[in-house]
Amino acid sequence: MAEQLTTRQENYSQWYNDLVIKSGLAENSAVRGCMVIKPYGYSLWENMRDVLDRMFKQTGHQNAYFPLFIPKSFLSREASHVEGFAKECAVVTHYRLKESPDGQGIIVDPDSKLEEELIVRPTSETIIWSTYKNWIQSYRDLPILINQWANVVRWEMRTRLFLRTAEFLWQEGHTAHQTEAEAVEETEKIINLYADFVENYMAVPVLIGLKSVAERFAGAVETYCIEALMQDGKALQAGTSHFLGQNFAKAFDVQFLSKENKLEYVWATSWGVSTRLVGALIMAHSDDRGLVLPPKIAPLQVVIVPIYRNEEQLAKVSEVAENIQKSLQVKNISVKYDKRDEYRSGWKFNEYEMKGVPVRITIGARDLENNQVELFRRDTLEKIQVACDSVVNEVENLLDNIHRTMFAKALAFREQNTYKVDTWEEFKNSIENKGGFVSAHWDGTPETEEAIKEQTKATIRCIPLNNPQEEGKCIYSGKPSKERVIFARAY
RNA sequence: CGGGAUGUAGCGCAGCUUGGUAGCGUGCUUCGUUCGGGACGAAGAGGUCGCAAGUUCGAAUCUUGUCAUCCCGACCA
Repeated sequence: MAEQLTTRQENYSQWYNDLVIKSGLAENSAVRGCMVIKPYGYSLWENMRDVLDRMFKQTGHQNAYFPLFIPKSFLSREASHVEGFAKECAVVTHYRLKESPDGQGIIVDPDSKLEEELIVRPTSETIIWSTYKNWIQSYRDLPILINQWANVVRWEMRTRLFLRTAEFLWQEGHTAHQTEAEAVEETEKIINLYADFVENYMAVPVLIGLKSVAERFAGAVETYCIEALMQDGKALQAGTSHFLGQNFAKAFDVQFLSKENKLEYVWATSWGVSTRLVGALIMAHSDDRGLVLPPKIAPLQVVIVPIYRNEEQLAKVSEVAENIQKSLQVKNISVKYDKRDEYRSGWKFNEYEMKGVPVRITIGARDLENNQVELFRRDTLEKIQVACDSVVNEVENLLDNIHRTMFAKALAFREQNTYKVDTWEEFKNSIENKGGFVSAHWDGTPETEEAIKEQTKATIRCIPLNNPQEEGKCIYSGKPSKERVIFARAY
């Protein structure tokens, strides 16, 4: 019978897990906490990566590659940085194996102990800044605008496919600047670029803001973030951009001679998004039938399914289908014609709905008689009959329409699930019973933030940029506050 | 690291209480009939029951140990 997905209402995290596996995006591997990204999932990531890569290059960045391993001593140069990552680092201590003396398998050769242990990078600030030290002498060497596509390892206690895995893929940008203003400008440019990408390609609306001190990146002066709201009412941090001040320049002694012949420390930024974005995409849009993928980054935008009773009918349908396929390909639309005979059309419908293909074209003998085909849109599940000669236009418009509809739906959801509250009782009730974003006054102290977190599991997701200033009282302490911040339970 | 659970065919599970021929669903292979929303029939292939020791004539089943995984906590820029 039908292969059913656990519904979102039954068990949201089970739904998510089932969906990732059944849609063929990824699966758990033999290594605890590490996933295998399957071709369909990797193709989605490649599309996201390609768009971002283009955006980085258009804003003057170049790609480079730095080592996977970081000497242990590097990590301890910046105090708060090591504190932030120390508890989740994988460490390489030996470089050789040998046959076990008892002949049973293989052991680590105790004679191969490394002089200095190597850390598998949890992030690359340290190795990169130790390199930048060699590259920077003069203000003429600045800015350095580099991005790297890489894998990193963070030994998380509990992992979830795409959302938190021990190893994940990401990009990390690391830039070096002459002035504080220039570095801040870069940090803001990137967070806006991320928001642009997530909204205009993934169709997920985000809030842009600053992290509180407690949520700030280890080693940063200021952390900018984009926060998205998932369908279960929990927030997901979708990307971060850090203004690092001169912290890393000082830790790695990176100075330059200015135009005025003065020795100065370099100003830095770092920023990244990861395969976690795939998780965001899934949880923001998908439904109980499967994935709903935004057209601009879907691995497959259109699938054509033939309906036929015999070889003769299939031949007729195929002629039309293959013509449509070609004319869509000319428009750079990715399209697959699935005429596999071992599966029936109904099976294929369900399969492509599970996989979230935005548009399906169905062609049967009945359609050919009327010189039309049936379009099916995954987001709203609507069927539309269109004339054969207008298919290409209709599909182009539909893909565009699907993106806008998906974004509008997600935005409406966020707006319906954002609550302004002014008292502690309302706050607790909202977090506990409604979920979503809660906009509330906060006295600005880490103590209050911590107390709220302990009592409600809600954290400050961000202090929105261009936040309207208004007088108010902290919902927890009652102390005066000048602005509202966004709270939520988060992934 | 604390609490709970589970390891049996690719996947999902039953069998264990009361020891005695290794089962079901799904998937896979072949053939035939089907084909406008997950078709049906027939014939097949596939398992040292996580691992190790013990009890026994005999262990998937009982005992002990061990390893692994999952869930709930703690932890999570």
